[in-house]
Amino acid sequence: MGTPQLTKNQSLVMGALAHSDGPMSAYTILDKLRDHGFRAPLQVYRALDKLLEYGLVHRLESLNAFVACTCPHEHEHDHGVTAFTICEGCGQVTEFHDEGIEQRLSALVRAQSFKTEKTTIEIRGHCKSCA
Amino acid sequence: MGTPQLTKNQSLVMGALAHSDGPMSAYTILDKLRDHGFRAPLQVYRALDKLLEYGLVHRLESLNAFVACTCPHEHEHDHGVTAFTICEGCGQVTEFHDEGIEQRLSALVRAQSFKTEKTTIEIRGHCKSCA
DNA sequence: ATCGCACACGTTATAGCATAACGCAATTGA
DNA sequence: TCAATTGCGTTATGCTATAACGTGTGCGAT
Repeated sequence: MGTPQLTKNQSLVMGALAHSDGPMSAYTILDKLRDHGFRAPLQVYRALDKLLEYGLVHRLESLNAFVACTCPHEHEHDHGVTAFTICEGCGQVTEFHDEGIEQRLSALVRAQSFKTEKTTIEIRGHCKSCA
Repeated sequence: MGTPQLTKNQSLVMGALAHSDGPMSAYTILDKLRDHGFRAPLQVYRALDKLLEYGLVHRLESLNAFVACTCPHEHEHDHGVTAFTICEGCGQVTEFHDEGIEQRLSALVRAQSFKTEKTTIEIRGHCKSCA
């Protein structure tokens, strides 16, 4: 259950995200890849679906945008919950993980007999430079 | 800086959300309020903007939808971070608050000299009944 | 009083995000 | 060989959100 070889489209989308210094919307990605033959949103969304499944990309719900995963791990099995700070000034996104939060959330959720499938934590604000 | 008297449109939108048993999209609200004279999305979005500002309503980023705040409210000033569990089965949304998470997030964010403006925590999964 | 301002409102149009539904091609495994 | 799966390309459509215009109303300052 490692990450399979990426297809051409998946690689192109992954590349676009990896070389961007911030999150991109699906349509922005589409525009960046028109020279490589992309013509329709679905080409992007289908690739993104797989990349999300493989854990190579994260979706930022509060932006309707996507970022490459910055984890050094390079592979598989959830590093548990992923959280993000998102700067409204410069658009910079920082990914981080914390056991403490994870455990605390886990306990709270268990208390209501809720079964977690996906956790979204996004903090909007201003980074050090943009404060 | 308490909550001012709501306007007619704001009251209608608030009522629609309060009497719903789950989150609603802006367009669903629009449809529910057509009989009351609503004709365009902006009427809903403008009311929602104010209700969000007053803290009477929350936006669920992962659903692009809105719910009435379930806090025993009656007043102002942030109860800090709001988190939600969202059941994929029945659509039920539960709002909760936790000092521990808040402090932990606050510390992590401070460590990167980030200034928080809004925090989103949404947990998708299945509730007890839908497990 | 009336002017200026802030604010809610109404309408039309448009922008931005996401998926449905069709068909084709290549791969795999029974 | 056949059926099942997966990725791909295209067209069309649907859902979410805002821009830009103008109207009306209340209210404080001059």
